Amino acid sequence: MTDYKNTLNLPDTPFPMRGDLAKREPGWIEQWQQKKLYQRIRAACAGRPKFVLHDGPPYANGDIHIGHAINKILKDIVVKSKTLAGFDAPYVPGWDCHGMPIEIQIEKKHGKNIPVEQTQKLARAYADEQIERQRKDFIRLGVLGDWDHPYKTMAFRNEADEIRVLGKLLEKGYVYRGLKPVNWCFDCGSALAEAEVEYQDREDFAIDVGFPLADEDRGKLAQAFGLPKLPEGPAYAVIWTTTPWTIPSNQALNVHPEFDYALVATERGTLLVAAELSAACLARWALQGKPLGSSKGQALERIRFRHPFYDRYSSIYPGDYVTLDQGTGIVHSAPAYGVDDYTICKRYGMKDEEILTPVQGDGRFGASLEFFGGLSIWKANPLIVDKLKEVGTLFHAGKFMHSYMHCWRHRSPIIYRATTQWFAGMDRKPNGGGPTLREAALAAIEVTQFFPGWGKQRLHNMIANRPDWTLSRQRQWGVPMPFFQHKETGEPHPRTAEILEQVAQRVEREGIEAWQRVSAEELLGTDAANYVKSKDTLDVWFDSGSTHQTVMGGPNGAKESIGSHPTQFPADLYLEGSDQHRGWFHSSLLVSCMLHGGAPYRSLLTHGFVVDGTGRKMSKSLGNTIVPQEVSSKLGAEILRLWVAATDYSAELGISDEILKRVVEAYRRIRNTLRFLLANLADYDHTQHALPAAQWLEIDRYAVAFTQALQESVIEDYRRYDFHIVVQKLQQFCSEELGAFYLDILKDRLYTSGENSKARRAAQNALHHITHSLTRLMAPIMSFTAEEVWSIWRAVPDDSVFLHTWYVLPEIDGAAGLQERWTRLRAIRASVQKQLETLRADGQIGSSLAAEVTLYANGEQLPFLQSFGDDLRFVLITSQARVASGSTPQAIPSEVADVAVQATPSEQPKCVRCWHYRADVGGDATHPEICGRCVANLCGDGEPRTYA
RNA sequence: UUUUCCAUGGCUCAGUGGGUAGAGCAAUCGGCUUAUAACCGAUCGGUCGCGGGUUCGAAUCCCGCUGGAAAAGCCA
Repeated sequence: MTDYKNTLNLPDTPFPMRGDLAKREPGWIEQWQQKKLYQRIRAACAGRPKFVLHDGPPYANGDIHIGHAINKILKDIVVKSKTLAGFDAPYVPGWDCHGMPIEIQIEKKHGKNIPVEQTQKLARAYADEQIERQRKDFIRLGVLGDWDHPYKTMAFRNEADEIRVLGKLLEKGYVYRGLKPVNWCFDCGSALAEAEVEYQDREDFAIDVGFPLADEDRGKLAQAFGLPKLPEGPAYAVIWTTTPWTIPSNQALNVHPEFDYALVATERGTLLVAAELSAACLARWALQGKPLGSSKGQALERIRFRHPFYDRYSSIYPGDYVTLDQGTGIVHSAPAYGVDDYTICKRYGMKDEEILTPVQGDGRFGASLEFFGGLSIWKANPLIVDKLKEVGTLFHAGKFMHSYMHCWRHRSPIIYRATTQWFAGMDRKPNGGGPTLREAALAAIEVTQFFPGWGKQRLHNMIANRPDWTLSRQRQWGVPMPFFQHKETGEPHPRTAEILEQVAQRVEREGIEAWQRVSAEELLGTDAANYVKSKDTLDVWFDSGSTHQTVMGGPNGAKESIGSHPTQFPADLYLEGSDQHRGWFHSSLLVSCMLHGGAPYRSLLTHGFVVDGTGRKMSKSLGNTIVPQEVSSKLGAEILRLWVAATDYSAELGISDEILKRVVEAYRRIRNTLRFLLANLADYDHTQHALPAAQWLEIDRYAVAFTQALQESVIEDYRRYDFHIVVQKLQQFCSEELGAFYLDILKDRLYTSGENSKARRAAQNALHHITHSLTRLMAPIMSFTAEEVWSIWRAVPDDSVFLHTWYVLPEIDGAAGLQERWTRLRAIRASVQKQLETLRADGQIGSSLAAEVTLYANGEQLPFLQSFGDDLRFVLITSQARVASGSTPQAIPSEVADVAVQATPSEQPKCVRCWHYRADVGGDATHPEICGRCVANLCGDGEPRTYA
């Protein structure tokens, strides 16, 4: 028996079936870096229309987690797909470097009381280390970008420009000074962040204090309770508090607008308390009471009481925060020392300058405070209780154990304290008129495009409801607000604008450390004695929120010093996790609106967070975390990329071992399809073997036509950032269109026709185009694999798929007709396969080539099927396919109207070469084992083929 | 608690202006041994989170509930 196997043109390729991704990816990355691929892409794209994705800077602390990976991979897919689509799409990664988490790291490592400049120096070095670690991991994901020239918010130039931005905003009139309650530690002499607050048990006084009703408002109170008049004698609103030291700062009383309040007659006078608590209160005060009436809290609005020992009013301001857990249902309000107190008093129109702030930064009352001046608040506590007793308004005093805020450094109790801060006003009219910041920002949202659409609503709500932006922080590792404030008035120095620029210049040379080194005398001369140098820093959100100016250069165009590439303003896209509606999307919008009156981006894309397979968020305590480094080293970054792309990022992204397993399977399917394509193109040289499409077989034209349709729709999906649809389509394309249909049918022709026959070259010609199209379509997602494919056929040594654009497939005449015609045939083919399956199940055939079919067709199906001639059997992959009119009892009606299928095992001998069962096997005496067409393909002119 | 969003077969996703659900993968069974730790075929599988309502008719519109995610920090 002659071995005909080596007369076949079997597939051959160095492209391995297994990707071995984890091991081989680092090699590709190294090549990209060595050959300066990113720079070469920039050169190749020069002059094209720009697409600028401005990178939202990750925080330079900690190794990257899966959320970082998602974000960077999505950005990479966007940038690469825009590049393939013919844009010049630079990507300059950035890092956010200032801020408390780093400050805390430094404190943990080096102790808690180091000088500011030292902290800054250490923080700077620490941030650089972190950036290095993160950069390595980001690069490992296959993300292409200018990794050698990233932007950092701690770059001197960036720090300096940020001070300049601040100066601009001040000049434009958006920035003002005002009060705000913050967590305050007397030992630190500074505000604390939530992360620096610890809770410990502490015993305090718990006192009930009566606020006497103002004589002028006796009528009003009576009226609120529907009484003609109040009983004779004093009347009190009784409050309960655990902080007697706040009593001197009391300026209001809060009740809940919805609660019922009772007026109770007792031997100590008429008392106002919450109805629900009155019994408990009377018991505590050892009083008998007679209810006089009841009223909603809202009705008590603005009724005036008097401070127990100072000569001033304290009015009732209803507020939702009041509860009935403890106390009397009436809360005393010291706006300088409580957040709720502050907001309610402000809501009732209290001005900052009216708010009493007797407690100084060191915890002592100011000297001018009557009775308690100069005392620390803790020392004053019992004296205040005594004073209340003395004036006769103390109803009860006890001790109370509760969990109280303490400083994590000093373990000492801390308080809320209203301090002077700098704000960006949402509703101020800027100098020179124009819309307020809120108006400008809301208008900017209207003209921004959101992916997905709901982001618009979300950002809108936040901007519409947010309070003024507190710009100042009492922190060390941050960009200074280099102000000098007058010792008496607190007003900034009249030459502030000029001073800011002087400081900016120094910071540009020496970094923010320069502000520590500069003295008031240097900048103010003889004025220095009257001014205090501010220790405030800018909110870190201001750092990243102004990168459109400090990095991108704003509307006046690019600067080369930080970003290494020219850019444009506004950016085409900001792409971040959904939390950034409150974060970077938000802060960038505000800064840009103040600076330029509009958003710094044309569109926003947002993605959800990672959750595990059951939809729960990842946490170390749940033990359901998956880290990108591990996926990269076990399965390959390509798998992570494919997972990101395949998942609908508009909601949460689920990941688990099973999900990754499915992704690996999908990957293998696509990879093997590519392998088959490459293997069958091994001997094809497009420059020599290409044929005009008119000379191909019909199925080849159809294949290129459906590839064209796929390509168009995928390009559109990329344009809409619907990457999971892209993956879905690519996978289905490989499985259905190619694997189960075109390639399956093509095997016979590729393997058995003459190597250089027109029939075979036509097939390869089509495959060549399909492979080009497919490789580029997958490249933004499966970058490593696409590059691997590219390396096999690239002519130029340093070529890369990323130096090209979407493939231009040849025009196929009558593509629409072909699609329609073959879709129809494929439906019939499917029903044939069902028939073959029953034969197979019956043991009558194995391979479909062991069968012959007759299709009984009526109506227009008859000429339709006949139109494929003898090639129909190749489409059906049977050894014989006849078309007949009418019907026969043996034929089974198919799912297609007017077509019945009769399938039988072939009785012909099997050709050992092509495996078809044909009557003409042995027709040539010199080749007794093979069929006629094999003889023709081997020795003659080759078989004629027209359709498939 | 408030705001925004999500919930379709084991997994990932489709489902167009409402007309009683589709695909790929997996699973099961079978075939091939010329893509071979690959490939082909067939089969199985969903009361579209739950409960109401609108409608002749709802996965699709409305309300409520449950579960989940993000935000409401001198956290990024």
